[in-house]
Amino acid sequence: MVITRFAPSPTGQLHIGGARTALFNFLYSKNQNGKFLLRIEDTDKERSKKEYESQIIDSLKWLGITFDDNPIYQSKNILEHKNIANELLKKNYAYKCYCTPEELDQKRDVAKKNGINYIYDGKCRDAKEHKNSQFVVRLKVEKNKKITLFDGVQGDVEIESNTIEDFVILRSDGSPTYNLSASVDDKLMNISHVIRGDDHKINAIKQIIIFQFMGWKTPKYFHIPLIHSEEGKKLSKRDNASTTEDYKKIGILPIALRNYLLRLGWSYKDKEIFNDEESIKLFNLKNIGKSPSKLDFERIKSLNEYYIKNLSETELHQNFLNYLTETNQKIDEIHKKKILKNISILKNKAKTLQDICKNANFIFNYDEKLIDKNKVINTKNINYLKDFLNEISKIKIFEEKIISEISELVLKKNNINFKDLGQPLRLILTGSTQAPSIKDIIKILGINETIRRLSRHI
RNA sequence: GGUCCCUUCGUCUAUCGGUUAGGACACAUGGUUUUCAUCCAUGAAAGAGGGGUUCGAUUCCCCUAGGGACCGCCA
Repeated sequence: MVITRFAPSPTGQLHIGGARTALFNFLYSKNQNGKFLLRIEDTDKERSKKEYESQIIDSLKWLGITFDDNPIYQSKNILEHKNIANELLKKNYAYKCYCTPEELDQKRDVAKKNGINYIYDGKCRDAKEHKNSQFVVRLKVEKNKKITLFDGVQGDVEIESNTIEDFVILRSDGSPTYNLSASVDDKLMNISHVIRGDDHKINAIKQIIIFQFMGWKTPKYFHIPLIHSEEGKKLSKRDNASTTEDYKKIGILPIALRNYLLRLGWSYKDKEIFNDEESIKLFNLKNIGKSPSKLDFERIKSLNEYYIKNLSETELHQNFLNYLTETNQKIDEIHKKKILKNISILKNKAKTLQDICKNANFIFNYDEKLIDKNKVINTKNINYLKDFLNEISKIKIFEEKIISEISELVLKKNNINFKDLGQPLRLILTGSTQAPSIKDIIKILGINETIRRLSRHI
């Protein structure tokens, strides 16, 4: 059975790269009718925070990524990790190292000064047991051996074992380090496919060594190339759009971000749009690309725009309401209802949900003082604006047809184009030249409010 | 510095040795439109460079250049 996992350390918000890793793991397991597990790698007690953990889970849930079991906390398996370390020690695959951090720092510094590559020299490999001194446990990496990582994305990666140092598996306080914990947990969880970022490739070699020493069957590895920022550099927290929260805030729909992430480093023929079911049905590991990809914010927005336009009204309503609650926006019920009712008009120029709010601004935040009367109204247009106001004052309820008729009447009477009438009307009614059509504006505002706004200026 | 990885339009990518190198975003032009936008149509735009192998190379091999990742008692 296929079992995949996502194993974040809760030391920060969910990164866009992590989200993609999780997505690929999730999709593959679902595609194969397997399981997808979450492992919280919380062994760094200093930096791990509960709030990050829940933020990560929430973000994944937001993207439609769910887990098949309760999260597994790495910190709860520490005893097991230690047991394995002791077993390795007993089997002479590991040894106690008494070198002090200061000593090692110094060696590193010297190496750096001389431009030489530093790896631990194995000084304590054959050291005698020191009593009462602190030690770490290092793995005794075999010398002069080629170790191969059979990677499903990168192909076979062969590394000379001499370039891998005898890495620490147990710290001087007795706690296990990452590579030990990760290996043991992957074994314990019966992980069949490890899909993760390229930056773990060397770790994979180290983990394979542990698996081999223990006589365990290794999972299959898939190291996907990293996502770079738009500048082509490694994505960092300083980039303003690096976490899923950043996208949530500006009103990117989860389906749009998920679709974008899916197509970043993976493809399926010429297909660009994938709904949730399709992504599960069509995902595979063999179409993962080998080269890193740059983030393209325009593409995300355009995908988002596509979904805003093509989602059903109910779905859009739901997404919009979620957006308001998740971003803690305080909008009173009447306004909210008004936006929802007119969302098919307000979504018109929107690339994000935030844009929908902006588009609705003219309804609630209308400030007539901002309209420069002298610029908008002149001796020419005052006459037909008056005509328009005069005609519209005769009606009580909004009807598209009637508004058209009134416009026609005014245009004919004054012998003008619609533009001559429409532009000043739009400005007076909304304070902006970029707004919905006149009919839609009146529909949203209602006849009374339309008349009120017009009569203030005309 | 060492080890490893990558390189097709600006960006994401397609191409199982033979294609007018395809699609999408962005861009440009035109059309529709009661502003703007949408939508539709059209266009410009790519195999890093150099060697091989081959009848034929974007595709396979080598070198160079460029980019990236890792090199902690972090994960």
